[in-house]
Amino acid sequence: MMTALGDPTRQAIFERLSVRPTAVGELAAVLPVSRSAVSQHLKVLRDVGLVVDRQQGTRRIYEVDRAGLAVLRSYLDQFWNRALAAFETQIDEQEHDRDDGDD
Amino acid sequence: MMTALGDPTRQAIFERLSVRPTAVGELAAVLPVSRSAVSQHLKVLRDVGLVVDRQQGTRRIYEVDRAGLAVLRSYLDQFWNRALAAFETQIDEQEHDRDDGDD
DNA sequence: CAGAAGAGTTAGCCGTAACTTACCGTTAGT
DNA sequence: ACTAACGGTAAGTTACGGCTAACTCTTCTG
Repeated sequence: MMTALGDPTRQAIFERLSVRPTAVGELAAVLPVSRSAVSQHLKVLRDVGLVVDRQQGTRRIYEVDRAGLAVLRSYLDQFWNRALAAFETQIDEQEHDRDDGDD
Repeated sequence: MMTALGDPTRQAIFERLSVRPTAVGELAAVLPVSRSAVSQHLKVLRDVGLVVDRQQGTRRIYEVDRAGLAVLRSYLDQFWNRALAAFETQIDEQEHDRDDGDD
């Protein structure tokens, strides 16, 4: 999932979609890659649940899946919380060092 | 920055570091890659500001940079907020459609 | 029903980046 | 000062992933 947003083009696509739902062709018109490339990127983003699509005539409209984005956020929050906890632990150990006085 | 966490190995390293600060050799012992590879990954993570390092004897201890992690979080939040706004806009337009009555 | 427009799929090419090996620098211990 | 432990760096290889081109499928329009 994180990997999906690792690619710059995919980031650009996702950024566009976060502004407003967009069709494949329109994305390709803006981005410096072919429509085919955009299509492939969208497949990756859809597979990991970051975007959803709906048919509208001959067009296919993609938009960001807020649920998927929420998953990504909480994934990052895990790191955040763990990092904080690790930090607290360090403080504790420093206090102990003063007690133990290994100087 | 997002790109830095795009690589699975780097994710694994970052995950380890979020648990507790760790030396290069210890990371390499756990991960399925060489110490050299770990060292290179750590350089990438440090360059984008996701980890910081300090010397401790002959060892070098790496730990997650909470400031960098915060940047990443707010980056994701941008998507989140934009996506929400886009969603609201859609609702609005649907209401308008009923008014305009294009049926 | 034929043709056009929009999009997904496949095959193949190519560049990059992840990895290993080998080497060098630094710190600590004896 | 010599040696061992720990890491960073450079060079070279390999594998993966992003891109294009060509084709197919679907949907709408005349």
